[in-house]
Amino acid sequence: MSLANIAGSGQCFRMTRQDGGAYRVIAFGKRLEIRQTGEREFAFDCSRDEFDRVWSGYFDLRTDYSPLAGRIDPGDRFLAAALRHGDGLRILRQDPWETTVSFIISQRKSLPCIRSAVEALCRRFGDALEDRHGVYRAFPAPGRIAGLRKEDLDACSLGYRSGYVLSAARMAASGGLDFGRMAALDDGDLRRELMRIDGVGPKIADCVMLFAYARTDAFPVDVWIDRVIRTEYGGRFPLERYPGCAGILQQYAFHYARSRDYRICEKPLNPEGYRGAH
DNA sequence: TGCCAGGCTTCAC
DNA sequence: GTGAAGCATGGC
Repeated sequence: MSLANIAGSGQCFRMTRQDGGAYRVIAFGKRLEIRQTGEREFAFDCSRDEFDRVWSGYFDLRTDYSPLAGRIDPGDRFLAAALRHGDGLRILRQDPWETTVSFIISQRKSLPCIRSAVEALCRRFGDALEDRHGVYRAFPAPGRIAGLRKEDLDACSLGYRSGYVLSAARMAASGGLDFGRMAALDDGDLRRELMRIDGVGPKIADCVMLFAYARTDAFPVDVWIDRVIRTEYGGRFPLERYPGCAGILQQYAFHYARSRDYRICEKPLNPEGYRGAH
């Protein structure tokens, strides 16, 4: 597990590096400080009970990512490099409501802008909670946002997305959306249900499926992944080769594509028109 | 200062 | 069904 790769991968927006190298993450109404203490050893600053109830699931610690590398097409130099670069990157299992709102906010925003907008939303409207490090803010519940006016949200730099966030909150608060029950839906129905939300299209639905519901076949295509598919795969990614893990690979590809390591490459790692060696 | 960002909705055609 | 315009805002 690499805390740096997880925090920087753009799947979560409330995980930040502290002075000294520890990371703090706020999720499910809890704040955790986590520190790497050895090559394969981490210190979670929480009770055993909280670790079992919240963080073990959040970091998906029961899933072994080591077989992933062996599933890569040997001729796919891009994915091989992406996996090396993102070593230790894991797909989190986040709260569906928070993930939905965060990714509604994400549209046409860069990662730093998303982080600051999400933080502003929490600072203004999240419940104040306290641990031994001080006060922090929970992510605001649907009922809290549903009672706001659009102008109230404008202070969070949401731009034209504030109407979407408000609409989603009112849907969820009125029972028109049940994120708990949605976990029982198959991938197709879950995607359709998410796309009922105003402002949620295919890409955001895929992000929520992948980052909240652990649907690892969901394959979000944003501007970066679109660029990768065009430059490395001749316009079509071989999804059929990677059942059950395409979404995880997408996250490694996204993280790598945004990195300096990849951007300083002068030409694509895969030959023009690569479509998989089979 | 201008460009771009984890896109979506709306409206022509 | 497909394509293009319009959208608010902050970081770089």
